[in-house]
Amino acid sequence: MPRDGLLTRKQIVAAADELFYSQGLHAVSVDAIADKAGVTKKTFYNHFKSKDDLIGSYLEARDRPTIDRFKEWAGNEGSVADRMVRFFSKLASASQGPRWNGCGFMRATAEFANMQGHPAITTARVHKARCEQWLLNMVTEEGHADAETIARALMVLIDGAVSQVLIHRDAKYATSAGFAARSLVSKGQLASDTPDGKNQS
Amino acid sequence: MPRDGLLTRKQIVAAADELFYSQGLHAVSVDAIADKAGVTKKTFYNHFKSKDDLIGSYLEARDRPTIDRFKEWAGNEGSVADRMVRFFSKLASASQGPRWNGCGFMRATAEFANMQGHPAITTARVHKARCEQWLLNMVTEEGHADAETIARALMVLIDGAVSQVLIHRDAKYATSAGFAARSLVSKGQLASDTPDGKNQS
DNA sequence: GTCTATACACAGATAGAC
DNA sequence: GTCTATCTGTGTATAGAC
Repeated sequence: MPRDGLLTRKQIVAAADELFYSQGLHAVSVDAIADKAGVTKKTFYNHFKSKDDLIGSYLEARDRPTIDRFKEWAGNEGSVADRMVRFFSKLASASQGPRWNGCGFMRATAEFANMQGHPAITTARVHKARCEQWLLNMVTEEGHADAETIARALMVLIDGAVSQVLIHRDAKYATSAGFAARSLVSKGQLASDTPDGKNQS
Repeated sequence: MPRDGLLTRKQIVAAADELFYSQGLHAVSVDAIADKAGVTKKTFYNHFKSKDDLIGSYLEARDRPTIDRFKEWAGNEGSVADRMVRFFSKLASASQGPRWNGCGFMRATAEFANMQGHPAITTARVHKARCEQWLLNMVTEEGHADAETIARALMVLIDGAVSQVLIHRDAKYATSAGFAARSLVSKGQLASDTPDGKNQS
C-alpha cells in the first residue's frame, strides 16, 4: 500500500531510535534500520541523504521528549533542592528499566568525539545547552548568587550520574548525585534573604 | 630484525591507544592498528585472539596511568576541598590539549552499553571502582560522615565534568564541578570536630 | 510519484590459511 | 609475511507495482 511520506520518515526515525539507542551509532547499519522500519534502502535514501544525516535527525527527535521527561521528574513543587533530589530519585528508578542505556546524546558524543562538525556533536551540544537553560531558569528564579555556575554544576551532576549508573549499573550513584545537588543549592548560596526558610533543608 | 615478543605486544597496545582514544573503538580497524604498530595481521592475531581482546588490553593499560595522573592533579596538600578544586582546575587545563577527547573508559562504555559481558564494560567498571576507592580513602581520612556517598558524588562530578567539557569543548564545566565539590566536602559534613578550621572554606 | 524488490558496485571489516 | 576467504558496510541502479 502507498505510504504517506512524512509517516515513512517518522517510522524510519523511530526504528533508528530503537536500534541506535540500544546498540550504538557505529554498531547499527542502515540496512538494519531500513529493515526494522519496513522500508527498502532506496526509500531510506529517498528521505535521508546519508547515515550521518539520519543520526542528526535521530538525536533531534530525542531532544524535546528528553527535556520534557526531565521537567516531569523534577516537578514544580518545593525548592530547587527538593526538585533536584526528586529528579535524581526518579532517575534512579528509571535507570533500572531493562531498556535504559544512559544518555543517547552523551553516547553519540563519545562515539564521534574527534569529529567536531558531525551532526551528532552539534545536536548533542544544542540539547545539553537547552537542559542547562532549564536549570538556569530554575536556579535564577530562586535567587541564587552565581546561578550560571550552579546550573553548570547541576548539569555536571546529571551527566555524571547517568554515566556512573551506566558503568556500574547501580542506581545509588544517582542518589549520591541528589545528595550533592542538595548540598550545592541549599546552603547559604542565596543572594537574597529567604525569611520563610524554604531553602533551609 | 627479530622482535622481542613482549615489546611487540606493547607496541600494538600503544598503537591501539592512540587510535582508539582519538577515533573510538568501532571506528578503528585491526588493519589500521597493525599498520600503525608496524606489524602484520598475522603477528597481531598471534598476540591477541580478537579485536575485543585488544580492547580489553587497551583499557587495562590505561587504568594505572590515569589514576596516577589524577593523584598528581589532586596533590597531597590541603583539605579534600583544596585537593578537589585543584584537581578540577588541572582537568580544565588538560582538557584544552589538542589530543584530549574525554575519558576513554566512559567512551568505551558508551559504545558497548548494551553488551554487559564485554571487556570494555568490565574493565571500565574496575577502573572506575579504583578511582572511587582513591577518593573514598581521601574522604575517610578527613573524617567525613557518609564517606561512601561523598566519594560516589565526587566520582559523579569527575565523570560529569569530563562529559560536559567534551560535549561543549569548554573548560568552565570543570571549574563549576570544582565549585560543587568544594560545597560538598567543606560544609558541616564532618563527623568529628575540626577545631583548626581547616575545612572551613 | 512514492514505494517495493532485487541486484550491484566498491570499499572495508575480522579472521585465518598458506 | 602474503594472500585470501567470508562477511558486512554505505550508497546506487534497475526493475516494476499501487
